[in-house]
Amino acid sequence: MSDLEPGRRERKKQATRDDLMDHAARLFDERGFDAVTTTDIAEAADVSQRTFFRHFPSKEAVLYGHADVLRRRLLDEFANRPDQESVVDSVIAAVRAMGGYYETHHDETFLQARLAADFPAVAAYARAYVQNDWEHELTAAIAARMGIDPLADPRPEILASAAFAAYRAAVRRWSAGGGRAAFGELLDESLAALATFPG
Amino acid sequence: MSDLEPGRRERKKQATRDDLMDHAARLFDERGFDAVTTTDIAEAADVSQRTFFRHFPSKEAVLYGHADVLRRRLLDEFANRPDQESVVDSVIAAVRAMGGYYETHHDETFLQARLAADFPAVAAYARAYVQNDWEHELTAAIAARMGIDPLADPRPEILASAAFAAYRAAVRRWSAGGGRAAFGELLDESLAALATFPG
DNA sequence: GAGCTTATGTCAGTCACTGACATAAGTCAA
DNA sequence: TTGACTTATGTCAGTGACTGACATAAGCTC
Repeated sequence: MSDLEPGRRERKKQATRDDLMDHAARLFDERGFDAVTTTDIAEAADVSQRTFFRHFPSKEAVLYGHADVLRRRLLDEFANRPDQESVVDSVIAAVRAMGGYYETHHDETFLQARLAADFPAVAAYARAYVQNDWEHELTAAIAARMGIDPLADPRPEILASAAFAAYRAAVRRWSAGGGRAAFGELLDESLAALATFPG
Repeated sequence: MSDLEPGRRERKKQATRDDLMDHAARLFDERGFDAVTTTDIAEAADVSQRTFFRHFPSKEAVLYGHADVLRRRLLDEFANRPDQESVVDSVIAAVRAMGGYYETHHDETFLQARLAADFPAVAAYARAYVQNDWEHELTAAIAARMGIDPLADPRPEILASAAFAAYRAAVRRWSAGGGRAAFGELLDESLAALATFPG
């Protein structure tokens, strides 16, 4: 089979994964995070609970099933920034590249924000797994670009962490406003504080 | 009863809590985090499992039972910095004030670092609950000091987040070196990168 | 000593998550 | 097409974190 056209097995696997994500989002939206069990999600998608856990390592993970899409945008944009640009500006551009996803996937991202605000377990997962992963990868990319060892020099981690703090601040403002504002503009405003740090 | 001398009931409660923490640390040290159940810890402390969960909200929490001590050091030091000092320098001093705990509680803190490195659930808890709590409180203190609203202005959160990135970098280096280095010095080196950000 | 508060034990339950084994569907080569 | 191989799924049984409800005993207060 060609890479562009995966076989039927792969297509069915993806369809099952997408079904699980879609039904999970709908159920979380209707009942909240705690009131939905993994068995509920599995049954809604017409698969066994065991299959749910073959696709997602936890109940929280199904809510962030597209996190790798955002991670790729982040890293691709950072890698494509010109060498002569300052590292801070490249980081700002990279995080900014994630913003478009909030416009094209409004309901999905707003649901994430709402659930994170209402359920500590969701916020903890987003912080400790999703954002931590992004931050770690961005830290490695910054260190490579600066030609230094991220285990010996704290600057890449500090910069990446500051950037995601700006990102979180933008998400919080966006969420507090009911998701009606243009996320890209909020993110730009937030990231502007990075360039003038400590301002 | 006086505040300085709590009654017998309160003393027994604290003793039970301390017993649970001590036995948990010993068992985690001997067997690792996953191989110890909350029932194991409760039986070692000679209480029921239900009592364990009345003292700690999760298995991870018993490992960080002294987190509020560190939080108080952080906030007290920040509050006591002179007004004319720059906010960044005050934040550096505040985070630095947490460093002494690693010297006086070497085994406890090194065990935390080791378990966080070996068990993702421990690292996730430290990041999403312990450090997140500290960061949130520091953010509020910075905003109050700057006289701004932390929900509208991202700078306090960015600064607090950058400071704890430096803190994590110091912990990582300290842990990687077997806990033999002076943590205070590593923390100072790490925090120095904050003052010269984005350096 | 009487009445109130609270830390604990016991019991039963829910639910996230996992290993083991069987099966059917998809893939690939002869 | 057929046969061998791979893999996504179902079923089953289990572990363990965590919780609500109720009873009890210890500590506290007047």
